[in-house]
Amino acid sequence: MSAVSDSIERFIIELLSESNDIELRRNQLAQYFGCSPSQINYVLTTRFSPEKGYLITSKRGGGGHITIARIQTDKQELLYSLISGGIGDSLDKGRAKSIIQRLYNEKIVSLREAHLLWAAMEDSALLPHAACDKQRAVTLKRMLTTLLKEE
Amino acid sequence: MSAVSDSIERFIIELLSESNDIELRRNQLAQYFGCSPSQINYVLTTRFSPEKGYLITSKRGGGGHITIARIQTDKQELLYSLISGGIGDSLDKGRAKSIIQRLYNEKIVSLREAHLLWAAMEDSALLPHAACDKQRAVTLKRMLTTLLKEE
DNA sequence: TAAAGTCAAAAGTCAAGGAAAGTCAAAAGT
DNA sequence: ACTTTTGACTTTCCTTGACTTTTGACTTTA
Repeated sequence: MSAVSDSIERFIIELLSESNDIELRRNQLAQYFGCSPSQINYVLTTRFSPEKGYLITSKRGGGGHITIARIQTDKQELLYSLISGGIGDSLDKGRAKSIIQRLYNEKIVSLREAHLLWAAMEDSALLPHAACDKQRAVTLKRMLTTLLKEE
Repeated sequence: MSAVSDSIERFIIELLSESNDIELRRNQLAQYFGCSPSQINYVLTTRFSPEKGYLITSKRGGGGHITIARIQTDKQELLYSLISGGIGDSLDKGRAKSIIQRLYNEKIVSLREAHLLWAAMEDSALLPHAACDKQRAVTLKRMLTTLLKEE
């Protein structure tokens, strides 16, 4: 069924719903889920990236730990920073998804709107061309700009 | 002799009569029907296309799966007719605008959503002008299709 | 006793391998 | 002729393990 990584992700999100930042031991968590410790890193980098609105800090050695914090952002500020620099000139599907996910998490767009944004990011919605990623970047920025203007 | 594809189709339709939205593993299903996995794709593309009123999403890799969702066609006939025929293969800016205007008038999309749709319809410097209208048609259809998915 | 050295216990990195779905064209039915 | 079916190949995502780096606690030494 659903992969172990998904369970770990849900677990962490659950913890984060209690408080804004959490601290955990990598090995302990790995043992709890019966997986290798480095899989924790995999989950963190793929699902809790800065792009998705999370900040990871950690400490090695004795008494080491990992801290995961949700980034607090002003909505306008986030939109603006995405448009002017955050997105850049080229945007692959993975990053597009992360960004849209975050806009939804931060309640900047509704679920419906997120789906609209995502639909415009699909390869099948773009030209079959090498410049696909560039196209994506331009389109997303254009769409976000309209959101910015409205409020 | 009724083809295996027909059985698979009936099977899926049966599942969809229970819930509006099902998730299945491709390999498992293929094994169940004693056919090759890629035949599942064949069935999905020939019998469960958006034009026929279905939406397919999937994930690869470990824990991967395919989800099939039935589209609500009764309540949203306008969307449906636009997607399957109304928009066609090519769409200039004027037609795009009037379609979006109509969607808003009919209260199928909010003002914000209309703006998002419109933003994705703008000409982009990156696109070769000749292909522009085709691009627009594909993108708009893609976006409307996702709206159908939600109830 | 304070600086330096040692060690084990963390976490990090990365590449290889595995698991699942996607694609496409050729073969096989009808 | 047209639809089905298959299999080889591709792409995407997940999992692991071997190796590295960092740290705090403990030990040694002047």
